[in-house]
Amino acid sequence: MPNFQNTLDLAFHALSDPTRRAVVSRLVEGELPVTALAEPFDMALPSFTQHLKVLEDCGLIASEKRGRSRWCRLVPQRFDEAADWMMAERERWSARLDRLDAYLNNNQKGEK
Amino acid sequence: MPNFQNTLDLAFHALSDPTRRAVVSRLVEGELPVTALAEPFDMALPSFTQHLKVLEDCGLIASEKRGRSRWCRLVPQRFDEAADWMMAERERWSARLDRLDAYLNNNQKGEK
DNA sequence: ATCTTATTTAGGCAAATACCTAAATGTCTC
DNA sequence: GAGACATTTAGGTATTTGCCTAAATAAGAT
Repeated sequence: MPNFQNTLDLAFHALSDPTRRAVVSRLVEGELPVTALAEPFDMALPSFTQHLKVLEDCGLIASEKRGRSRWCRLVPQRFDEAADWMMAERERWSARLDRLDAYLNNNQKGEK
Repeated sequence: MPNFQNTLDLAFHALSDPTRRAVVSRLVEGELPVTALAEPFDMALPSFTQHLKVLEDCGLIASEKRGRSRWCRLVPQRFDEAADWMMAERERWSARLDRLDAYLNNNQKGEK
């Protein structure tokens, strides 16, 4: 039973689904109402709306009702948090490789 | 029923769990056997091993049996694929903001 | 060979996910 | 206010997840 507490859990979970990533990708270009957003997907509307709920619950998108349509837009903060975590780990990884490299170079010198 | 096909699905799904992210984070510093890796987590070993399986199935880590221990190490490719997707979307987003900005600036000039 | 350590397998359970159809609710437009 | 359009609610199902305990296997140490 996934018990998502923290925002990274929620963000990565949201992004683990291709439909939801496609929605994010689409909203990068600008806001859209639900029906337009749903149009490319071969899925009943209520199913699609569930995906939007996942995205909205975790803060990756926000929406607003205008007349009878709900307009959705991207909220980049949450996205950035996830991206930042990844960048930081990647950075740690390359720092470690650099240290390893330096160490090996030193050893090679020492062996001469 | 999550039917994870593509590698991004699998990678983001794997990273949506705090235990699994912690494992990745830990392995950035170097390889470790399962027991050492499991030690900080308050969880039965079989449960922990399932997390390792998720990470290994999606290619984020690899492991190798040496004697009676299984040593795990990070495999950065898959991680990079996910990071790259995020960076690319972030890039598209900021490109769009730039266009928007340029457009607004032009309009302002025109209005003078 | 036996004991200990490290991991794996088996089996089981509650909750979450991802989909669906059918029906209800708002909100224009005429 | 009647019909059309956009979305939401309700309720249902199969599968997956994340955890567990108990028992089995594998490998090193004595």
